[in-house]
Amino acid sequence: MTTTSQYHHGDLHGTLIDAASARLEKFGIAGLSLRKLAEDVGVSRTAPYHHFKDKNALLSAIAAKGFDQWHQIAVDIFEDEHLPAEQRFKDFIHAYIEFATQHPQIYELMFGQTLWGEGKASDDLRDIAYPSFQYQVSMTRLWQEKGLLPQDQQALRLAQVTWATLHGIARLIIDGIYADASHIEEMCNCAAALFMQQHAAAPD
Amino acid sequence: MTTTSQYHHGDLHGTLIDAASARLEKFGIAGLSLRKLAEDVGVSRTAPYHHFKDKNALLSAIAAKGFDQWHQIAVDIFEDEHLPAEQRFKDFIHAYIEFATQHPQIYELMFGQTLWGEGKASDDLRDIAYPSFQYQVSMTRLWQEKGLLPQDQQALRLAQVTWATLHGIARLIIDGIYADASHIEEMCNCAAALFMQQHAAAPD
DNA sequence: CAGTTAAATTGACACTGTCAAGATTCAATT
DNA sequence: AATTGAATCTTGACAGTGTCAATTTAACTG
Repeated sequence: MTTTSQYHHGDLHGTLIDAASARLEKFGIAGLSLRKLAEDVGVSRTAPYHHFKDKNALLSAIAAKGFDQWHQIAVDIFEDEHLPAEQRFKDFIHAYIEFATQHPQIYELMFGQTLWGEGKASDDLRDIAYPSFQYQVSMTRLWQEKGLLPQDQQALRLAQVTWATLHGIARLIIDGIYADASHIEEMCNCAAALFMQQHAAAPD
Repeated sequence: MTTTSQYHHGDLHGTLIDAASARLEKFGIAGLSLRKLAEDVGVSRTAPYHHFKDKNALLSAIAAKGFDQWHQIAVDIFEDEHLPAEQRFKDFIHAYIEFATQHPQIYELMFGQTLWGEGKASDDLRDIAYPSFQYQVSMTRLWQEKGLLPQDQQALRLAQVTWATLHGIARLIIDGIYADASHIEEMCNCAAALFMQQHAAAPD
């Protein structure tokens, strides 16, 4: 019951998620092979299928962890009362891109077609992802009320467009189109300035 | 030399691209199997390898076609002197999203990590894709000079951010995250208004 | 017509995800 | 404590995939 090989693994579910996360970061989502993964963990090829319906179910579990992680970051920024709203908005933008670029494979999982395409997304995944966006909508609404963001737009649309912008920047980097990563900072600043525009100059 | 089965296909190169494009639109990039493709064309599994180095080389050829197609659309809009600049900017936005949503698989190919990821992109692909973006930068610069877009930003940054926004919207739809396609129009309008802001209200 | 080259072929290899049947262990009930 | 039932893990197998090597066939070139 110590280190000797045991028929029942004990916590294969959790171990698989950990090992899969590690493999994912190294080899990407396509390079994550269930068979190699099983070998890593020291278990037969089909053992994982007793804990996850299929490969996507395992990936969903990893994505869920990613959503928790990101949501925590977003909340920390938004609820930091010390900083002025403008700074928090900028921080939010930079944090988003930083999260995406530092965990590209997880980001791809969270927002890529592997899990979302063709209505593949499970209800579990939806239930985790949607609140995260709803939270951003409420943040947007508040920034609008504070006069930081344009008030002549619906909060939902504004949130969708700002998110799309961040998502677009993230993907262009992650997917290898913007190979030159040295200008990311400036792009973020440009995006922030665009969204705030006249409001940016006022408080300072 | 007519319709009888012939050992040499004649124009396998072109036929493969056509058949692959058709298969791509139906089954997506992952569902495009070289073997099935060869079967469609009536040729052995490895015949395509005498015309394309590997699967990615074939996909690159299809992507190249897509770039040509899109560039033509962009040029047509930008050079339509009949319309005011503001309208052309809006048209450009809508055309981009329309192109992406009507040819999702090709768009994925053109801007996805399949061809671009990890420095995979061939020089040929780069030589086709870059001018397309450079053209958009020059369009942005002109719109700035006309006072349509903010002038306190570098044209390059502005073009990058606007492109990122469009790319983000496109991907969120294509990848199945924005399943509700009924609000795409409004999102595009919101994005256009954001970029133009004060300038939008002036001419009307 | 001979010889080189290009094009297409079969065979094979190393992978992949996943299903079906059987073996093993654990947990709970008699 | 023994038996039953469920959970867990195993081997075997199937249908795919991209791609390489060696080989045959056709077409061009001198």
